[in-house]
Amino acid sequence: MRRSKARARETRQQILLAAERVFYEKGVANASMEEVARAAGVTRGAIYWHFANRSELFMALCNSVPLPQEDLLARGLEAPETDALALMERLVGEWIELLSRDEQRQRILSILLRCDYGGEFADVCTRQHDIDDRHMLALETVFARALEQGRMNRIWTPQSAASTLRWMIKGLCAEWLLFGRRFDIVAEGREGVSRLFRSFALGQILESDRDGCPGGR
Amino acid sequence: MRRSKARARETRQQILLAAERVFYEKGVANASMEEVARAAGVTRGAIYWHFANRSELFMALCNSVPLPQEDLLARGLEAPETDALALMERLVGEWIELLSRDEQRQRILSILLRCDYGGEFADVCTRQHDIDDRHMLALETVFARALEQGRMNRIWTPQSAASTLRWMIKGLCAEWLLFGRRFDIVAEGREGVSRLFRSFALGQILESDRDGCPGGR
DNA sequence: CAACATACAAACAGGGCTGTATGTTAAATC
DNA sequence: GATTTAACATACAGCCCTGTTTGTATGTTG
Repeated sequence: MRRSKARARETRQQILLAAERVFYEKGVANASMEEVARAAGVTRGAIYWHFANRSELFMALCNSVPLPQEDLLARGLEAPETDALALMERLVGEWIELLSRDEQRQRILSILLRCDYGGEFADVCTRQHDIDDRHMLALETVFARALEQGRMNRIWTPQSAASTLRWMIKGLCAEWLLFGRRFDIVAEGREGVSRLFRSFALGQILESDRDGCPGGR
Repeated sequence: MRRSKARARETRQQILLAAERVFYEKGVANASMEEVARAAGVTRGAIYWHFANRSELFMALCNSVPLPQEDLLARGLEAPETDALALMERLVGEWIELLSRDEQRQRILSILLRCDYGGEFADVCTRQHDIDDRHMLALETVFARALEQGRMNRIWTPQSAASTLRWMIKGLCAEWLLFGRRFDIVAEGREGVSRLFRSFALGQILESDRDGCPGGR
């Protein structure tokens, strides 16, 4: 029974939503197409009509909800005149808060974090790598600006600051998402990030260059 | 053709070694017993003789090589008189170095990091949780001692410092192990940890005059 | 040295899952 | 309004994998 074009897009969306739920619960590798189909209220035929195979379905799922890193960093880059460090901290805080409220993003990030990435999902993996690389570059750019603005301790380099921030956020998310959400990610995350950013800025005065306050010219 | 008892233990070890390699390459869920058997130079019969099923084989593999967290922290707790913070930093550095040299630990940690933990491996998962919990408690103990010793900035609590350190190490390892080992984990890890520990200690001196120049507008 | 237990190998049964091929119906198209 | 085609449902073939069972040769024990 053929449906209209609009309805087809709708079922495609339903399939993606179902895949998200099923992949989240069973893991990408261990979820069968039949389960996804049942969860979506269709048969496997519908899935194989819209997607060639599971890895392509997975890829489409990843693309369907862009992780907000890009947008946030783009916004960060758009405002070059303000305090880069404070802006960055605010953006990270907003991102964590967004994640804490958006269950869909939580599921997709969980799937990505614990996905196997071996063999069949190689293309998904490389794509994720590319995103991460761009993400890192953007982070480094912002930190470089913060250094230029004289707001960061010179013991940090753009690379080291970006790496540390990334590792911490990644660890935070992994801990929260993969290990049962046993703490308040907004509160503890904000706190941890705040401390980290304070230590980005903090040491300035301690270093050899004792030229007063970091911002007070 | 029955082998002797000693030889049986040997084949059991061979199976574990093969499982480690195969699980590392294909992921725990996607590796078949046949592949493990071939890699070990035996048939599936041997595996099913020594282990009931795959999840038990996986569990045995996890138990066969204890991750060194426990030992290191035990050593840390044994020396209460020294500078707790410096000792901790040294231990973390040693751990990273150990990991960088020991390919077996790398494989097992990789397997654990990207393992699915859903459904069939629930018991492995809870066991890992227990280990992590004990790990966290030990970390907090050491940081509490560092605070008592007056070596840490009071903006940190034992919990927050332990969480931050854990998140960072976890993120570092995940980045290195799961994403192609594209950087020198010893150098960058040591550097990052060093900076983190410096910022643990750093603010002490600043705390009194902290409100002097927060942003400098 | 006979009898039993052990440490496997080899064969077997069964199921689930994948991908494809075919059928079917309603929407597009003309 | 007939034909085509899109959007599925259903049926099918076949593989791989698991867990079990059976066979068997060799240690081990009394």
